[in-house]
Amino acid sequence: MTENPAPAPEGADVDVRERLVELAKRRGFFFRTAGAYGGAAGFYTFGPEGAALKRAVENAWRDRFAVAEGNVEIDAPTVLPEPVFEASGHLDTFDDMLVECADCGTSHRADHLVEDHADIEEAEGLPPEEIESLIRDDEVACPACGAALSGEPVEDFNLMFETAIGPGSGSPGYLRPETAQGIFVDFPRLAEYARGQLPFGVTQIGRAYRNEISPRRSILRVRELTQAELELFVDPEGGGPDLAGVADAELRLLSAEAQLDGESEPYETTVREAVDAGTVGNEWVAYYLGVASEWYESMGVDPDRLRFRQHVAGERAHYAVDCWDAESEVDGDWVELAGVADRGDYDLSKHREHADERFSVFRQYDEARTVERTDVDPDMSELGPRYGGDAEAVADELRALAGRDPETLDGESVTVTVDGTDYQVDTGHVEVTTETTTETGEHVVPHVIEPSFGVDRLVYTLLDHAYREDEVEGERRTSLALDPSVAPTLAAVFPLTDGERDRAEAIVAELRAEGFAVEYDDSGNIGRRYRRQDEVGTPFCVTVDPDTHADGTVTLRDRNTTEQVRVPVDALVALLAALRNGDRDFASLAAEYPVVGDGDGSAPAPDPGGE
RNA sequence: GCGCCGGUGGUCUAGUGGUAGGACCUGAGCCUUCCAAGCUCAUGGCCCGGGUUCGAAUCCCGGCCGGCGCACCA
Repeated sequence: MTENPAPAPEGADVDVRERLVELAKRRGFFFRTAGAYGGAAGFYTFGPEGAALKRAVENAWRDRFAVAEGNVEIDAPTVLPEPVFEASGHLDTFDDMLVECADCGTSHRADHLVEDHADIEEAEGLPPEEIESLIRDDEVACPACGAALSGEPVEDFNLMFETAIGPGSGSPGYLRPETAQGIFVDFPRLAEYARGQLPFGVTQIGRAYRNEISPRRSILRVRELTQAELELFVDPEGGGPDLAGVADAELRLLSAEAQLDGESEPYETTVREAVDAGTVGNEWVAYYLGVASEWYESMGVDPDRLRFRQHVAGERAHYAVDCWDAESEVDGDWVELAGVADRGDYDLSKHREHADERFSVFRQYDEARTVERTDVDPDMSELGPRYGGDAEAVADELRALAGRDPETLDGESVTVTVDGTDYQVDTGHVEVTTETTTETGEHVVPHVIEPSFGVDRLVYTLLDHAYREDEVEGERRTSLALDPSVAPTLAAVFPLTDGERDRAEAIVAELRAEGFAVEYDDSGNIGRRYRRQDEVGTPFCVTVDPDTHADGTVTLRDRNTTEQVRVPVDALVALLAALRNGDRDFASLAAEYPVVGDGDGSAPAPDPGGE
């Protein structure tokens, strides 16, 4: 990693943020989509620089979370049919009902108001009209100003984008609000692919859609976003991960407990300590917090502006047992970058209930077990006429009873309760058989550990944490100290004068053939070209000058220090590869090759002839 | 979605009821230079719709977009 110079000016400087967004727009990192048509709120296009940066982030994520962990990657559709979201719970929980106070203009969750005022536990599933009448009947008042809300319309806010699959409206579909569902719905096939062995992990990088009520702050809250998600399927009774690889990874944690105590400063610990102390309850979660922490740092996130915060009760998603967010500090605010959630068996159980396939895996026992199984066969020809419409329920209850408490069936008769009604059932009408069978294992519904990353927000964080300003003779200069591993352009190549154009272009062609992202620039003066590259975060500049003809060397300039070394053209490919991969840093080059400039960029280099 | 503020070349910005300047950027040529300040020239703009008016980029209304606050963020 290239060493980073002084951090950006401290504090929540809105001006800096505006200048960063302006830079992003001007230099092609990101800008609002379809500006010619007035744009569309919450939609941004990544320009050439931004797309390259984002692609680098995605590739690095894939390398770390899929390839390096032995997890696989899939590519599911963004549109999924309605039943999927009925099962996942998104149809219910994505449907927020809002009511607005006519007096003070504040909006409130209508279902929550009703739950507070009326004797209702769950108002979320009720239709809006019913909520309206409940507000009227219970004379619910605005919590903000006290005015009566009676008669105000309750509006549905469906945060999923709806669409129609095929002609007509018979087959509604939705744009996925998270990439995860594309993995869960096809769990049976993915489990088959994994040969039924837990744990296994499936990743996906792709778009997700949320019809946000109020998109904000450029690409931090958008309606179409890119997620990189890993769904790790683990045996709930199985062992945890091998923590060795990340045991010493540093974590800045802010637990739910600490937050309830009013604490807002994270404390420094390690993965191992967090597990041993029980701060992070699930070892898989802890493992991926460690992986995430190291990965973020390698991407260029400032470790001092990164923390892991546990969700407090009530903050968690409907599916989550526990969740830790990775948050980065961006101009004074903490922004969620990722969530590492323990989703328990929520997702697979839900799909198992709704779909007609197996959302479990078979776990073999170490040793086959011999079990006595009690089977109940109620005589429906007796029960039917006797209990009428309740007969089926009575039979079900008898079967359940046999599993729970078989002795009760030993007597002459037994009492079962169905919907609050007691039935005396003559055990003579119930055939009870007990057989001994051998069970070699059982079906278990895996638990899901989900590290879920927001790619757009990380791109923004990398830009923000890399943003540098300094003032030279009253003129503001900006640069992006992006890590060479993610910088959109690794190096720019300049001819010092027109006489070196051909040579410089030949070097560009050679570097491009080697797979490096390289720019060529011969316009204006040399300083202007350096600054142009600084502004988009190009870490290195190669300048071909008259000496190149004589000795086959060029200058290689480091963006962060503006230092230059003279290196042989023949060594460029190897050196740039090493710098990009982090195998070397520029300081090590300065120790090996002749240093040229004075490093502060404020004066021309010494007489080239003297070098 | 509500409230406040705003929207002028690519970017930043000045400005007036009579259709607009500046800076930077960008392009061309000159210069041949190692850190954005050399010279000349050039391209390029009043967010959209309606209203008032002889005339609107300017005033009014609506929309769209942005920033902030509230709410929301599964």
